[in-house]
Amino acid sequence: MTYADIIVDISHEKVDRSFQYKVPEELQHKLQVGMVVTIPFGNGNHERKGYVIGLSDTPAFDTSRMKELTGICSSEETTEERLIALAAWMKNQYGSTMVQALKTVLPVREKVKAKEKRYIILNVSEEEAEKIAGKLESGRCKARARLVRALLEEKKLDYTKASKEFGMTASVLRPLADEGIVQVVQDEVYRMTVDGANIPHEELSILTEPQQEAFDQIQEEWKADPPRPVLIHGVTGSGKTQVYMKLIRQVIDEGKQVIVLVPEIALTYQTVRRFYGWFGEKVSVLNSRLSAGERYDQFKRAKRGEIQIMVGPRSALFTPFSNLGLIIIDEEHEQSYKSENSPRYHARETALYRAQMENARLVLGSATPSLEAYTKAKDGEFRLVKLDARFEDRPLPKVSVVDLREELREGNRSVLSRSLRKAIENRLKCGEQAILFLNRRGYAGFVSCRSCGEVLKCPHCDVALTEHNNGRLVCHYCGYEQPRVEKCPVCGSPYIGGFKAGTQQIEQVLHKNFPKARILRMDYDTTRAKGSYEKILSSFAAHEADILVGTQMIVKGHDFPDVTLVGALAADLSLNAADYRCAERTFQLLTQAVGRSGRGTKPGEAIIQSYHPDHYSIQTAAAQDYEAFYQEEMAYRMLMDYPPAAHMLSVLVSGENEELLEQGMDYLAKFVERIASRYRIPVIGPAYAAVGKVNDIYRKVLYLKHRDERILQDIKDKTEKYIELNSGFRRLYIQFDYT
DNA sequence: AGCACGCCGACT
DNA sequence: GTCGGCGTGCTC
Repeated sequence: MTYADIIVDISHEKVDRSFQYKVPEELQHKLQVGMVVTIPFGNGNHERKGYVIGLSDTPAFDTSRMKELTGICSSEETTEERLIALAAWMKNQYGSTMVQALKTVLPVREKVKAKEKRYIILNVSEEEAEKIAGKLESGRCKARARLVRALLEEKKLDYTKASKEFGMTASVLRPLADEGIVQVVQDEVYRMTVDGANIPHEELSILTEPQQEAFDQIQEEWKADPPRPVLIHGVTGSGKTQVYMKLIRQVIDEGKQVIVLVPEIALTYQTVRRFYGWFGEKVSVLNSRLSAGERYDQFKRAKRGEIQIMVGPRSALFTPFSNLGLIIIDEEHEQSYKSENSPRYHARETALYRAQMENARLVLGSATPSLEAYTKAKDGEFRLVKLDARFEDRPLPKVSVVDLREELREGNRSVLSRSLRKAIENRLKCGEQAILFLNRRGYAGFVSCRSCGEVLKCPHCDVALTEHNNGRLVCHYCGYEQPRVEKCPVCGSPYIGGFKAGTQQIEQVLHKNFPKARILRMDYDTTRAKGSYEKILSSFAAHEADILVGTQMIVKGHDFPDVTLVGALAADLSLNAADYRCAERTFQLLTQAVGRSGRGTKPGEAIIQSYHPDHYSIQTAAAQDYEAFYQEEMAYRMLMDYPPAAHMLSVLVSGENEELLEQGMDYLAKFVERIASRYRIPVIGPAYAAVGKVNDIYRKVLYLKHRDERILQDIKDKTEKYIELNSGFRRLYIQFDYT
């Protein structure tokens, strides 16, 4: 006898777990994980749909009370099946529960609530209703009377609202409906996203020679069976988008569908408009502000075949297209492709799996590829396609690096170095624009010396120590702690402390230095209001300001043809983040920032100010030399066994009760250590997570590094079982993160 | 979500 | 006692 674990397709939190059913003899060979089946459910044995999420030979429930599933109902449901199989893969790969995985992959389960809004209306005249209400009140039916009264007031009552507001349950409503006093009606609710119909059609532009060459190389790869994923490494301003568009056109002409992933921050009106302009009604665009219901509507349109192209952030990856032909991931290196919630999936890896499963092609693109993708390209797992020339052969900007320590020695304490100030002055004179970029990544908490640039680091982890409120310096990787220092351990200078400089201060300095200049500021504060992000960008694009000051949000893919100067203030702030990826992120940010300069007809210039002018991430970014950066960074990752040289498993445990968390984490660490010691893998931690406490929930973390990912998977699986078996962990929230 | 079960107030 | 409304909890 085989048993099937099934999740019932009822959108309710309380049935959000699996139920086990017997599999009838004749279906034993046909049934597979991911199939949709019919099952009798509940006391009334109502027939319902369920998703098979697991099969086993041993029952996990009293077999005398176990029911039999009644049939397989997959005919055209194959899209869904594949998505469920994808969820099963994600569950294994990232160590989440199946329910969590299914929820990320199938927003379908929200449909009853989101799509069909149910209303209650009166089915009798008002006078009659009045009479009935009176009768109900004099009798014992207070809840029903309340409902009828409310209907007299409002005519049309929202079903969910009614049940919430005066605790109306089905047993209150049913008799009234049966007697024909009230009626439940369903309304299709139409939700519209950006209306693409009004945007005029645009022709795709003709590819330039290098773009055409890249396109041809991809065509060549696509002839192979199976084609490898393609990584387009194109310098900033090389026009990767044009290549994507041609590829999309080709794939939809084949009658297949396309998913385009873009980083959330790039989902601006400009991008959306361009897609609508080129492909009209064939496109739908998602963004994270859409409600689950709105997203469901768009997914439904995709399933029905009303659209061929879905553009959106990482969740768009799960669009239920029936004949998926291509997945494009733009700015593949972006952090936002990694989910913060369980399952903590990475869109790049998950897209790779989905593409393989559905015989779709995968194209990644970036000016600064992630080490993961570039390593695969180097190993021949991905096909590498280069786009080295900028559009119309415009030169890359001329970059110089300014040593801030030198400036301090010369008595300049301002945030602007002398050469940057002079450069700004020049731009203002010529009527050209400048962008000043303040790198604030990792700005919180680290301690550095103002005279020599030394940053205090953990002796065990090569990661910056973070200053806590209690004055101690703490390592978030291994838990190492030391007291605060009064002077720099290298040069002895007393000017050591946390680095503080915000966009606001810089704006003030600029006002003082250039009283006539028109300055725009863009950061978290000024973009909080809806639409202000677009407003600032379009105002700057229309040359209504001379200088734009901002955080990393200004460096992403905007085209300002009049910008001929980019200044990166304190470029290396992000180098000190408590994260092994900080050099990679610094390089990416600087390269993208520098790439904003000189995109028009006039040649551009960029100035990078740094306390570490010799650091390879700064040097290689200044030289716009990705390959050199890759070599250096990869050597470091190999040395330290960091991804992608090795794999990393982190176990994040959180809970409201700090003591309970400590205790649970201790037990867990002991268990993990025992398993890991069999493979001779050291366990790092437990330590407080980078953010040790969020909303009064404490978080601790364990790390394991190893080159063989199967070994880490094995440790993860064993740990998962251990957690399941021990009820002591019930009150803790445990997440796995797998890199 | 839908169904049974059990509590509790009202009425024969 | 008993009838029926209405909240609660379970569903393999």
